[in-house]
Amino acid sequence: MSVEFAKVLMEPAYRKVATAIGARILSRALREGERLPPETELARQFGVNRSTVREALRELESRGLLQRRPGSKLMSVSRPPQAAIAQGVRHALLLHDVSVRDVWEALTMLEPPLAQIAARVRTTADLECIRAAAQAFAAHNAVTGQAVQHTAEVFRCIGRATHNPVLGLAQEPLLQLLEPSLRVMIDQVPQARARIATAHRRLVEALEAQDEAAAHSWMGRHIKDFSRGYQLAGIGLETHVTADADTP
Amino acid sequence: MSVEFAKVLMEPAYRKVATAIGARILSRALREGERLPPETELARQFGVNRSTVREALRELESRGLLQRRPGSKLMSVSRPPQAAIAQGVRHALLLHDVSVRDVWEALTMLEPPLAQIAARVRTTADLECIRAAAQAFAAHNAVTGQAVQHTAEVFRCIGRATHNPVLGLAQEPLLQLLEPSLRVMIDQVPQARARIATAHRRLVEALEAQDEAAAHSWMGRHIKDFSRGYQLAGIGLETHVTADADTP
DNA sequence: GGTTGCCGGTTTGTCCGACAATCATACGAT
DNA sequence: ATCGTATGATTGTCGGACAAACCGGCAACC
Repeated sequence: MSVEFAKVLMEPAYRKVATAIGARILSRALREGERLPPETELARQFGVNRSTVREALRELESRGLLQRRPGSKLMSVSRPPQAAIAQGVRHALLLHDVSVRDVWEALTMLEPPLAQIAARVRTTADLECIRAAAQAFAAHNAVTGQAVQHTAEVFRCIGRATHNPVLGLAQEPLLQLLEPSLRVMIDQVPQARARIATAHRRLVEALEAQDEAAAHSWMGRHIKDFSRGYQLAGIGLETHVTADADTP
Repeated sequence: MSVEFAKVLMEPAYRKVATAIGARILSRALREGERLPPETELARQFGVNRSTVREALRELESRGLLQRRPGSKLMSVSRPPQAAIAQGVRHALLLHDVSVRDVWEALTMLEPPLAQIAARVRTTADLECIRAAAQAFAAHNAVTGQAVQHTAEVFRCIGRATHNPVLGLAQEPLLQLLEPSLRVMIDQVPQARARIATAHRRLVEALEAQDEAAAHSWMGRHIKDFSRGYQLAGIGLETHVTADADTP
């Protein structure tokens, strides 16, 4: 027997309330879209003050488990939208001082097999989405900001085409983190736009033909091209990724 | 010109306060470990009530940007710990009804190159950590829960050995999601423990020798073995991953 | 008929004030 | 020197309060 005592844990009430509601959501007792009772009612049920309930709601809200539907005052249950989660991951990685190399390395690992899977399981609608995004890049890449956005959008469409939410959620923060440096790179390397457009064309062709090997290969080159672009733009791979505007 | 008006956005005060403090943290104006002023002081500075400040703090706290250091009442700035972020991602994926296949597919893509990188850049300390984890699995795998924990721990050590926070953060939620099904699998497939132990041995050998190809290959087999285990255990790959206890 | 204006009830956002519990610190007693 | 205590600061929680926004319905009006 140990003479050590377990650390007594005093959980504040607002946290208990938050975990209680959160557990209900996670266990599907509260289903997606369902509306929560008003705050006063929750306060009555939990036997705490409304202020306490509100603190709990803020916590769940920031995790994306609750959101307020436009035009409704009552909170409703929601599956956390990808954007919310990705932002959390992005902030975490920002504060952990990840370098451009770290993000790029992850993309190198992630994207080619992702494209390969997309080539296998994509639907016609997916293909149309990807084609539209590539088209958008080709047509409107004069403004650097738009070029970056469309580049990311192509990745997102390909991610969705895998029909695997895990992959989409994994790549989203990486895209967001790379955005600022990508902006600089596209801005400073003249041939970047053309090379990206070419990669898009090849990728679309491979996805059309459901040619897994080609999709894998071209995505690999696409990502690898980024590192060359960084070199040309004078962006060191050890540069820490920087915070970007949160509300573009 | 369109006659449409932009949707007027009414941001509540607690959100403004939260984003204000959050921006300071992200911009490094508030550095890691730094302590925030007391709530009353914050309320005075922002010109709002303390209750409002508290709601904002709950939000930042749940994102891991703030935490209370044990024994201190004042909030202090913190980089979000991996566990917190991973839990957020896990909850999101749970609510998005990801299947075992989805998670396994992501691991298939992620882990082999991850092991490869680890083989390249691992330090002696990393190796020691991995070896210890594998050793722990070999020695204490009788209880299913421990076996699962140690299996995950080996992955985590290998992830850390890449010295790329992005990869560690990417794999953590996957490990957590796989845990419940892995528990069932290890429990029901007699030869699972031995096969995992073998994989660990091979991986340690490859990492010792810094043999990238072998590390990649053995990790691939290790992951692939999981799917065979699922088959033997009668776990359909289309099964949705289930919520697990949050506080093990 | 469709639009407009008004009314009452509900709910949130925000504020105020209050108090117990906890912790830090200093100070005094043994 | 160790212990106990007073004191102040800070959080957790509470109760109540009020304005603003929103909803539904109903009357009035073109």
